[in-house]
This record gives sequence, structure tokens and C-alpha cells, in this order.
Amino acid sequence: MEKILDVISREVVNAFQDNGYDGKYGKVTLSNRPDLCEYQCNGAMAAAKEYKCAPFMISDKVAESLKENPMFETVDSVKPGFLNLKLHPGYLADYLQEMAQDSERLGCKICENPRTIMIDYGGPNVAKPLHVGHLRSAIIGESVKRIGKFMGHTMIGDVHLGDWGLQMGLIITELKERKPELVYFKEDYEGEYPKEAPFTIGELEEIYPFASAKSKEDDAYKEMAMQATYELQHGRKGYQALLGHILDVSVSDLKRNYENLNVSFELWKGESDAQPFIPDMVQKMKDDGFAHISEGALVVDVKEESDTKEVPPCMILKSDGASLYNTTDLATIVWRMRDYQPDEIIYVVDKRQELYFTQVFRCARKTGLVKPETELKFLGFGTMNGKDGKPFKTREGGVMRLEYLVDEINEEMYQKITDNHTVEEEEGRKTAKMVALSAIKYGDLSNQASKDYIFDVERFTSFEGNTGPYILYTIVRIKSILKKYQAEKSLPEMAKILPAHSESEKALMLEISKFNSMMESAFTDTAPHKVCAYIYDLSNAFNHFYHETKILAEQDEMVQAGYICLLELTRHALEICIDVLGFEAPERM
RNA sequence: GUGUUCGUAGCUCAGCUGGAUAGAGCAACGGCCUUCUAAGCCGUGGGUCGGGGGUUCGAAUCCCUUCGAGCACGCCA
Repeated sequence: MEKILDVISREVVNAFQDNGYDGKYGKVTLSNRPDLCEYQCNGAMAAAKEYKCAPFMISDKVAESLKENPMFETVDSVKPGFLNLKLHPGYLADYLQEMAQDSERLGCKICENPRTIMIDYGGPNVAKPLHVGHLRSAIIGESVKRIGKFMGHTMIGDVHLGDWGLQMGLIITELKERKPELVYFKEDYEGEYPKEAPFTIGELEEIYPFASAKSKEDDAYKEMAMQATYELQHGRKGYQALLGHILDVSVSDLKRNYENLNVSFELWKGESDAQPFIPDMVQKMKDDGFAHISEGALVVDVKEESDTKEVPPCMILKSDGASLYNTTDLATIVWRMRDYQPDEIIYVVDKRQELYFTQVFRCARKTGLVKPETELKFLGFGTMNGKDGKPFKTREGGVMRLEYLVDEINEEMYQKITDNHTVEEEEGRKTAKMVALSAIKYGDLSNQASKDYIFDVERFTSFEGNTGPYILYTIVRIKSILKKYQAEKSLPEMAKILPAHSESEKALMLEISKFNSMMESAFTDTAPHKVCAYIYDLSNAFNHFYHETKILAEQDEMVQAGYICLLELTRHALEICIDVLGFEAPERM
């Protein structure tokens, strides 16, 4: 369906043209004065200059020709030159009815040019538990992916595992210290390696920080770890078998954790998957004359004329010839282009890496790793801070494990639910999880991704006001009415959305009608917070309406059926939205 | 130092491509449950949009400047 603002604008544009003015002045926007009107056009003020007359002369004339238009209830030309419009309730009802026919998409068109978009988010490290620092990337990335999918794009999420580098050598080294008898360490071993990993996820999570700390104090130990890393990267079989185990054990644990967050990935590729592509890529960069030695390292210059600041070259190989983060990221682009030919790659990464990614993107473009038209987008997110405005920490000042944070909020929610009602343990736990997830995700996504935000557990679990639970509560209320209605009767054949009977009903309808335009801009701006803002406004509008309209007690069958259709539509809109945000609503709460 | 992001109510945040009286939530205060879930609804108080200049008929929004904060700046990821 066409966006309602476009439909209205077209009428106004025509009215401008009918009066001999340029149609470009006819653009209609949402009113910023809901007390005066629903939509407004400010074009007359801008046009006044061109036509050298008072703005209201123009708006008066345009208003005059719009007065006959059945789309509008009122058309007013006001003071300096505002054009104030109110939509005809019947027109609005028809528009919503058309939305309602299409319960899957509510009239939001599938985009005309579907693209293949890869989205790089999550970024967990192998052998390390997820901590709160991983939360934002997962939540935001998942939502951006779902929004894109809804718009009809092919979205491929890649977790981009941190599974390469010294950390692996450290784990292997420490494992060797502890269990030197394992076959993986026998250099001349020719047989099959065991299928079972010689450690559990619990041990792995303990080994890594232990080894990491040790390497900082013990140079010989660090040397061994570096040697192990080198041998691993150069094909030592036993070590590669160990890497396989580390990956298996870690990934299944990570999957479980992400599942709890309702986050999933199409690809579980890692930095290690990029390694095979490095030699050819580097060689080509040299052959093509892009890469040169600077201060001992192999670099590609990525400065541009328009830079306001010195942009350092993109380093390809360190002076010791080893690869680094840049190399891996570039080589990752190589296989992504080879296997998926994405039109766009989005990186959902901490915003502090912006300069770094600028270098990588420019380098990829300059050296022809991507096509000129391939879009590389950096979606940087801000830090999640605690109540004190500093990066979120545990009470003891350590890094908070994601699992613990989620458990804590689940528990709080469960308490709250059981305080309010008596529910069965199992259902209560399930509901608590859903509500908790909405609190966490909405709390994050309702802020602009690029900004830092304060994660206040107390505030998020209190769930009053502009919170995820408020949204869920609204949905639950709607579901409850619908269920009661359906238990008593079924919707009449002719049931449809009727022109609003009250101000609050019309306000609700106007809010609903913004759906497609909101979703489109949430996608083009990669801005899940717009979805949040929309459902918050929609929930408010619904709750006003709810409060002054007795739906189940309505005597007129058709009026009641119209309400039910409207509720159904509201519910669809809310549920589609929370689905793209990555959470869902329970039946009761 | 250079660059960059940001500064809106006591606190946490919105504010669309400049528009008419700057909006929510929390906190404070006052109302509303025999009636569809009170995790709700209604109302009151609270802001010279960091300061200054400029562009414009019109600026929280665009430009300049200044103060303040965060972040980033070649061999970490």
C-alpha cells in the first residue's frame, strides 16, 4: 500500500498545481500541533518567496480547492500560511481496512529491489563466556536483520567468531601443562584423534583467563603460547584437532546463550575461516601495486582528499610478516563476496572501531575486494553504562557475565509475576522469561544505537512507562478481549473497521496508519529505535481508547465487530513490531 | 595535539528532510478499580534545548565560535 502521507501529499500537490504553483510545495507532514490538525503542509510559506506574495494568499487558495476533496474532513488555512488538514474518518477507516486485509504485512510493500545483505554481529570469542559487552551487538544486529527481512531483503547473519590468534595458543599451552599425556601433543602421532573433547565448557572458561593472566607475568610461558599459535596456524595436526574441540564445545555453549536471547545466526563463521584466503589476497595487493612497505609493515594507503584528519594506512601484515585483525577482516570480505555476492555488508560493532573500519572499507574498495557498488556499512553502537554512567560492571567491579544478568532479571520478573497472581511454576517461569527479554531488549533498542546508554536494572525491571513490559501488557490486554469475544460469538460476515466514533479511536487509527512508513524508515536508517517509538505511541493510543471504550459491553453488533477488527489490527501491528525487535508476548502476564 | 560524537526537565531519553505553545517515562503531588488485566488511565508542578554569534519570514534542528564531557588516533582485537 501507498504510505498515507504520500496519498495525502498527492492531493495537496495537485491542489498547488491547480492554482498555478509548483507542486514541490505541496508536501504534507504529520502535524506537530495535534490540537489543531492531523496533517499539515507548510509549503505556502516557502512558496511565498517565489511568487512574491503573502503566504496566506497561497494557502487560502489551495485550501479552497481542497475543501471539496472527500479525503478531508477539514482543511484550514491559518495565520502566516499553514495548511491544516484533518482526514475524513471514513477515508481513514477504509485505509485501515485495507491494511487489515493483509495481516502479514499490514500493507507494507516488499521493497522493489531486494538486496542480499550480510550482517556481521555478535562477535563472541571462543572459550570466553559472553559478557554484557556482547549484548548490544547481538540485540541490535538481530533486530536490524529482522527489519531487513521484513522489508523483503535476503539477510544473512554471520556471528564472526573470534577464534584465531594468541588466545588459541594460550589455551593449548595451558592444556599441555595440565594434561601433557594427551595424544594431541605427541608430534609423531599418526592415528585418529578422539571425538570427545578433553575438556568441558566450564574448564575451558577457566583455562583461558588463567592462561592469559599467566602469560602476562611469565615471558617464557608467553613464548610457548606464541609458538603454539604459530604451529597451529601452520598446520600442526594435533593442535588443529584441539582447535576443533575448542570450537565445538564453545559454539554449542554460545548457541544456547544466544537462543536464550532469541538471537540466531545463519552462519557460524569465524576469523579462522578467513585465513585460507589471506596469502592470495596479500599477493594480489602487492602485484596490483596497492600494498607497499612502510615502517617495516605491509600497508595500503587509504587517505583521501576530503579527509579532515590524517587517516593512517591500512596495515595488511605486521613487520614480522604476521597477519592481524585487518588482514582477517579483509580476507573475510573475500569469502563473503565469493560465496554470497552481497550487495551490502553491515557491521554491528562498537563505535570505537569506526576509524579502523573506515580503513578496512577503503582498503577493500581500493584493492577491488568488493565491487564499486557494494555498500559497506558501519553500524557503531555506544557503550552500555551502569547507573553511575561508567561502563557496566558487577558490584565487585568485574565484567558481568551475560548469563548472570539475564538470570537476575528473569528472577526479578518471576517474583513480580507471582506477587501479582497465582500462576503455575512452569507458566510463570516461561512468562517471566518473555517479559524479562522484552525489558532487556526494549531498554536497549529504544535508544539510538550509536549513543551510549544507561542500563539500570532497577528501572528495567520496574517496567512502568516506556518499557518492553508496558508494550507486552498492552498486547496481553488486547488478546484477552479478543479471546473473550471469540468465546461468546464469531465475527459477522460484514465486519470491518468503521469510521472512528471518538477522538481516542481516531487517534489510535492515525497511529496505526503510520506502520508502513515507520517500517521503511527504520530499515533505511537502520534504526530499531523507531520501531520502539512507534509501538510506544501506538500502545499509548490504544490504552487511551481502551479506557474510555467498553468493547465487550457494546450493544450495537456492527460497532462492536468494528472495534474487534480494529483491535485485531492493533495487535498485528504490535506483534509484527516486537517480532522484528526480537521478542514476543505471552498470553497472560 | 588532531579528529570525532555529544550537551534538551532533578534522573533516563524522544524530537522526522528547519515551522505555529520543545515532548515522553521515572521521581514529586492529586484523582480513578462492584464493570474488557491498576504492569493501566486522567490531572498538577518542573526546561532562556551548555554559552555567544550568524543564515532564515521562522532554528533544539543548518553554519561559525566558545565552554564542558566521552571516544579514537600503524604493527591489540
